[in-house]
Amino acid sequence: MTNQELADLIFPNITKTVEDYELMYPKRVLPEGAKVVRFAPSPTGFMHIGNMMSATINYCLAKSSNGVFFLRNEDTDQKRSVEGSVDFIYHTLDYYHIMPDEYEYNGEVVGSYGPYIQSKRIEIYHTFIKYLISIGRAYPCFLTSAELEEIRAYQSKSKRRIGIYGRYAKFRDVPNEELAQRIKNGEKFVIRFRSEGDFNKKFIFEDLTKGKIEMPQNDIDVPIMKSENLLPTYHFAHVIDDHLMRTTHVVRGEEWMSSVPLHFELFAAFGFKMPKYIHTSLILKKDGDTIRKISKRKDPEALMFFYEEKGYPYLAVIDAVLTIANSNFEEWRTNHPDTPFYCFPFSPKKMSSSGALFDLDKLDNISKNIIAKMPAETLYEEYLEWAKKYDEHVYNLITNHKDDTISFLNIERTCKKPRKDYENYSSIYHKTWYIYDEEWDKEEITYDFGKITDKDEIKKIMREYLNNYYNESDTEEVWFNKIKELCDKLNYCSDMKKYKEKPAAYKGNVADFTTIMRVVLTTSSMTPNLYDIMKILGRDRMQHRFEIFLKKY
RNA sequence: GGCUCGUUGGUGAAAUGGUUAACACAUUGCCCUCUCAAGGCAACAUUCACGGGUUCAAAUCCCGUACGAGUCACCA
Repeated sequence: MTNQELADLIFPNITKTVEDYELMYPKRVLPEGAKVVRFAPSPTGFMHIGNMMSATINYCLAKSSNGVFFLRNEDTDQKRSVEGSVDFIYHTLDYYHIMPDEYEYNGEVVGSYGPYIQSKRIEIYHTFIKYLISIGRAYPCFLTSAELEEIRAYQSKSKRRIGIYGRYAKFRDVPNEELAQRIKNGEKFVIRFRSEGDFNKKFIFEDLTKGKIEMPQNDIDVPIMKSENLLPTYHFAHVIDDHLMRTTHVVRGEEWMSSVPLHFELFAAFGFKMPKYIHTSLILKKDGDTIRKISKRKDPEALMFFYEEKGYPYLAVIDAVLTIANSNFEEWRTNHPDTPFYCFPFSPKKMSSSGALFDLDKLDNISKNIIAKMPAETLYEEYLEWAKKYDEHVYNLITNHKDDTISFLNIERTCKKPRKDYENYSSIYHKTWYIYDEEWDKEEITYDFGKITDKDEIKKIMREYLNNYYNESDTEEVWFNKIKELCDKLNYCSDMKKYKEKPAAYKGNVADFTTIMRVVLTTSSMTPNLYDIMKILGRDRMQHRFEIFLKKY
């Protein structure tokens, strides 16, 4: 019985050939140097920070080279598939502005190299597997899981290499007639690749980030098709898909490094050109004294949902991820503050080869800078959109007080060195709540006075100021001069230098004095510019807040 | 256990054989200042996991050790 006959027996309905597919998916016509890259997650849960890094790198690679970035859904393991994860992945890519050029989503196919869902490509895989069988490079294997376990136990006990290779590949050299008979009997089988590698010989390849790597050749007959759903394993799907989709650069986690010799052999069996590999290091997490791989379960910040819920601007997360991915990103960013992130010339060589800790402090810093640069109206819109999804109370508040919110957010924002108060949208409320009148009805309100706590003194100052000094139309300079005037009149020192010379001569200084007004009006001793706050509040609301204070005390 | 990769401060890291080991974040201090935020200035690795070697010279090259990580599935 010939190999071809065996192949026909296993795949009787496959009529297309490898050549047919080569013609269907011709080489892409792209400008010189254009990179074709892909983001190929398996739909097993949520989007992970590691996925995010990979997607972002891919996006940069494609955009900066006028190439193509496509999304491929690797759903060959149906047991692990989780409902809704495709939606989440799609949503996340959209949220972070790293949308693929080609994808398949909700029945819509964009791009001519699809299907982009592996389970829909089964006929393609079968065609290529059939070809491999017909040339003797693949064979059905009937080893049961119990037998496999036995082999593994034996190998491990006798300190041999684990795997199906050499004499452990029991069905490798069984005559086709016997294989055919077992198939006719209905026995379950997987298709294994027939390796021709030699473990004692070296295989050298160049990883774009790690450099030259020398490994033993692959000699294991790995399964390329599973017995249950007849879907290919990752290794086989990778080779076929990335060849037919004409991928030029494969960005994937370091955990794949050790299977490169296998992939190489698979590509070579078809005579395909191998793509270039960029193996990215893992993102780690410090857990007490130990450093470990970041975990979806233990670390909330591992999941992309975390950042969205906290309200980090998408660009902050992207920049933080790129900072980790490429050591020269920060320098590039300071030199190109307003250039879109995807113009960054990502260099695999400059990628750290050891795992990095994702630093939330750094993220905060990046985020503060980004938020500080937004015009107040833009920030308001972003804030509103975030609140709509995650905080109904805030949403109602800022919808009803749009003008005050924008005015407040605009304090010290239009100058060259704007304030950096907020690292994300969820932190804004805690620093702005006091401008909204309805928030003052709450019982819990407490005043955070500083040095001066004497109620009568506070009352006296406030009365005097509101009745005889405050004028809504004053400029900031006039406003402050008046404060100083009252300050001196009530024996608080308006000159900080003078005060420092002999503090005992005064009841306090201007800072103490303004703190009183600040606290009565906001409850907090730490706020942005008081002049601007008074301007937003206006005389009546100031008066009202003073009355609230009188009631509370 | 086999194979592979890695190890520079609290964090991300630069340096690719040559003066005092960049820079950014964090922390601390000072200055500025109506508080805060910012900004300015400073401090923070007697030294590059450890041991040996090559060299006039090593964080950088070589060897060994330790430690960490990845992988060795009909999971990706």
